[in-house]
Amino acid sequence: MTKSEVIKILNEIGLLLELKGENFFKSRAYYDAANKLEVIQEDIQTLVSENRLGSIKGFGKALTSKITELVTTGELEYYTKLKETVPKGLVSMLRISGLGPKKIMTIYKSLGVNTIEELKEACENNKLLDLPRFSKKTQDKILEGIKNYNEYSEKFHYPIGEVLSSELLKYIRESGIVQRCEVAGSLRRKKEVLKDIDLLVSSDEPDKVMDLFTSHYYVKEITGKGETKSSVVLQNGMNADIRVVSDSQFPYALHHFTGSKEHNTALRHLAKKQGIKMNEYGLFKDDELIVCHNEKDIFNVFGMEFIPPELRENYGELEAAENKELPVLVTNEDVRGVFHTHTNYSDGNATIEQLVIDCMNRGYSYLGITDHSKTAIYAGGLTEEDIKRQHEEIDLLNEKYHDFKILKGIESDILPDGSLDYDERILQSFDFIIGSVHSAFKMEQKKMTDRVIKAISNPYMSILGHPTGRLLLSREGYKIDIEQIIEVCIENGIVIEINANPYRLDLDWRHMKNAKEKGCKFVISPDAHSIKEFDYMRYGINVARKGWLEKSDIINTLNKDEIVKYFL
DNA sequence: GCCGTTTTCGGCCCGACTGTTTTCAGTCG
Repeated sequence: MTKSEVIKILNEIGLLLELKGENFFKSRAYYDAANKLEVIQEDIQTLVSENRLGSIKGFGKALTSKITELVTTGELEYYTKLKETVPKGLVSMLRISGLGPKKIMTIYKSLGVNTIEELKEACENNKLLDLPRFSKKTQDKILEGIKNYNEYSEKFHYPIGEVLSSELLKYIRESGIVQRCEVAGSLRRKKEVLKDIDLLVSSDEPDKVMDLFTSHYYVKEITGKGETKSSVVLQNGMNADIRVVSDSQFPYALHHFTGSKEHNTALRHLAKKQGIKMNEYGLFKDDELIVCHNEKDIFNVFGMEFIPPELRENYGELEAAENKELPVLVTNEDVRGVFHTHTNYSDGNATIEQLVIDCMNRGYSYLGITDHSKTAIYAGGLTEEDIKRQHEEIDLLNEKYHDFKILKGIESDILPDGSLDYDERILQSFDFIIGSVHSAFKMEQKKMTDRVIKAISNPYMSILGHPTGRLLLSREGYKIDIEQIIEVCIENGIVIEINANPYRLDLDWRHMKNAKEKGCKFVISPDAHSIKEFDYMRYGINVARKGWLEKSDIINTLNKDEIVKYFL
């Protein structure tokens, strides 16, 4: 059984225990264990076979023996039995807003309702009104929750949150009734997909801020409105929350509402050990406020370096900050050039020269051209004649713009058998080659892994393009042993692409830290099909930062001379 | 279910909002 399957089961046990009304801390032990496993990079089979699981904090006797059973036999008797005691539909009901374990169990026990459809029917027939602590209002809220679940259970791509939040921020700031106003939550942590928008405001007139926020024309529905906190649903179905605090409380609140939940819990735990109480309003030692003017001061109290929001996922940032070992994260300004660009030779819409001029305007000093290869007929893949013509044009443009360097590349399909497009004579003519899988996605994992390993063992390959092929919120990546692929890339000196297209962001940032520690090199690529898509670069930077990457981990931070030396 | 430089038992992060109540339970982040 793989690690991700174990994680899934541990989380589900947590949910089932919550439904059964077990001690909350018991289910939390399962969630915590699942979270820990996600961060641990070591192979779970090894941990189990070498009996080392029990020495990790959070894994006691019970969890160790259960996980061992899961990993070695693929099954867990405790889990199987537990599942039998709770109807399957109850777990999915937990995802309806306003419904928690207690209400779900009350409804199930009194009415026998155990699917969302039955619940809807029960509400429509006023069946819930007789239950204790249920009223018409409760019932209506549940119906609303079901409706929202069906309509808006989806998440949103980062750029949508970016656009909406900046408009809301501008609107609130310009009102003149707030002192500070910032984005918090997953948006500030630059998560690749978002559930909601969190805004934090400091103001002496919180009630006015609430009225202002809830009356913005983006707001479709107000789902909560109190003295310091309001929640709304925006026109596109996205939730947005706002919190108002006093200006002196702002730094503590900003940290609190930036999260992640896991980061906060871990830091509060540390605080408590030092006798410090921590909440959104301050840090308190013996009820005495420890004054902090900004987030840097807060981390300082714990002897830590400032932790950039992108790193606050409890992936080891607290320990690193204590030891003053946080990475100096890569920035937009570090980038010196881009690779992976399509022109009007294949499915891009700009000429090479237009792309070059735009790159120069952005301050870049080199550009790697990579149109599709001949197998990609759907995308206008280049024939041998096209390539010859394109190389001649590039030579002319390199003479014309002598301060700039255009590199000749291709995005070659990795064919189902793992070979690249074109024969050796053609492959030799490129300065670099990106290999990407664009077809036969449905292979089983072993076959897909072997296919890609064959490609990255090809001496002409330079960069592995979008390594899992995922499309965020619409397509899972193909099944591939990404850890093994990373190892082979390192062995063969293949650079791994961080595809900056906000619908891809592939490689996933969760793999980067470990890969970097093993010596992997990356390139952040816009995969641009137009001039405008060079803007995607900043989304790639966002996730590279989440993956703990520094300038030196990323080859397109090299200057023009260095990159020429790297590839030619 | 986990954990321990006060503890092998009794804690486990903390507070806002809603709705059903008249002091609090449930849910959420």
